[in-house]
Amino acid sequence: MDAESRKIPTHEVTYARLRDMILYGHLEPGAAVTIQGLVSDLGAGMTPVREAIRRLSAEGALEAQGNRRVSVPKMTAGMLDQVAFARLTIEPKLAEMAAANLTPALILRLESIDAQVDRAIRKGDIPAYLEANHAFHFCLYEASDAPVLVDMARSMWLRFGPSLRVVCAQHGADALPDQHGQALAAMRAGDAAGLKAAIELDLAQGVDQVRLALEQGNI
Amino acid sequence: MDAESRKIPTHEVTYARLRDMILYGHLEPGAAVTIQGLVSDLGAGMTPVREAIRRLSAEGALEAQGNRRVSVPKMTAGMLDQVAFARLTIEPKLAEMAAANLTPALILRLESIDAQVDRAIRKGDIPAYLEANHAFHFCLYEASDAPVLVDMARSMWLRFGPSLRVVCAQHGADALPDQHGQALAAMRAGDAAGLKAAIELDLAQGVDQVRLALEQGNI
DNA sequence: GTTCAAGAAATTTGATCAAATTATTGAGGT
DNA sequence: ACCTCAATAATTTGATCAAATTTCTTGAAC
Repeated sequence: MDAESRKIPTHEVTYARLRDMILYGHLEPGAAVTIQGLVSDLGAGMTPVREAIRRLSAEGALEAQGNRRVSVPKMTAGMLDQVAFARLTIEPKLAEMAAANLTPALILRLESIDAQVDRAIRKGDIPAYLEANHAFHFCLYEASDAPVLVDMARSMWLRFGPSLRVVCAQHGADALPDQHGQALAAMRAGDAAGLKAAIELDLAQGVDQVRLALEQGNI
Repeated sequence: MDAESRKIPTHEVTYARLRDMILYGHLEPGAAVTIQGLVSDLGAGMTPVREAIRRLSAEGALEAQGNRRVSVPKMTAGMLDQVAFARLTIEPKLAEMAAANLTPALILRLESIDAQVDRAIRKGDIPAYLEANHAFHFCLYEASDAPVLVDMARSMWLRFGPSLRVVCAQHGADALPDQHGQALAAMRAGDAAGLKAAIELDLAQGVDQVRLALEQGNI
């Protein structure tokens, strides 16, 4: 309602809110997403909600079921393979590119975010962990100056988020991967290849957790 | 207006039409895309048009300029590098995966599409070439049974399309890459690696054409 | 008297909402 | 088992409001 918030349009806010609900696991895989439901839940009008749903469908975060229904996609083995391939191709590349642009200030910022990740793990606060972990990765990726590839990574995280949340809820937060220490050490040393490898390992661990849960039918 | 077309909602049709306009180069890089303009050009309502624009923005086919305006993005050297990296990673992989699922009927279909490509090149019909070339690639890719990766490829083509059109208009259609013969031969031989290599070469040639034009300031 | 610039009006375009229309689903009756 | 009908939700339109850009005007300086 301020001068600040007045400038940013409702459909952007609505998009961001729905996106975060998906990304941080507030919506379970398979959950139905209805326009009317969001209109009352988010207190927004119909048009902004429609647009948010369309955008997120285009990004793969939501799935149109043909008959006018939309839902959070359920992860399948095939989808996981594809997402894993894309993530393991794109994200290490982004980390490597980011390495060339890292400044001491940025490394400091990443260390502070990693501290938040640790704190969330110690407290077992899963939403906080998911949010901080996401922030760590994308703070790094955005330094790559490669917005096209960052967009692709974002899309993959949106497809991955809901399942990761389910896995976290099962295993507890302390079984979670935190390869960030390795990554930070490589950053400080200016070791691009080492950073790339650390990120690669971090991703692979997350993917393996989800794959395991999937094979056991827990998702 | 039939029972057929009645089932498919206006916003889908509108999306498809606008997408094709971008993909087949009917909109130049940098062109402004206005809601009201499309409302009158496409004869659709405001909401369907808005949704089409949002979807295509989310896919990277359109670019929001901050001040409520939307336009077709202009290709830059940095963007081209990113798109090239993604395409050369994803699309050969899709071709390789598709190789495992190819049937004689599908190969026949691809041969027929390739004949359309050749015909368009001989006639110098650039829109027809772009459309047939697109159809060839995605007919193949869809056989991969990897919808997530196909979505990513689609997004890359949307970013690439407008620039390719400009290059075609400059060089004429006969300077265009057609590595499809190689690809089809590999398909008939059941040679997945050969197919992958042929597609890789085809993409690389297209990327090089655009890069050249970009360096010469022709885009 | 001409030119340039600042500011205000007008026009264009985007954002949002509310109402009317249409499709789908599921229940109840034949 | 099939058909009909009611309920629910999505689609679409048109109206209204807000923002941004362009154009026009006005005033000052040269």
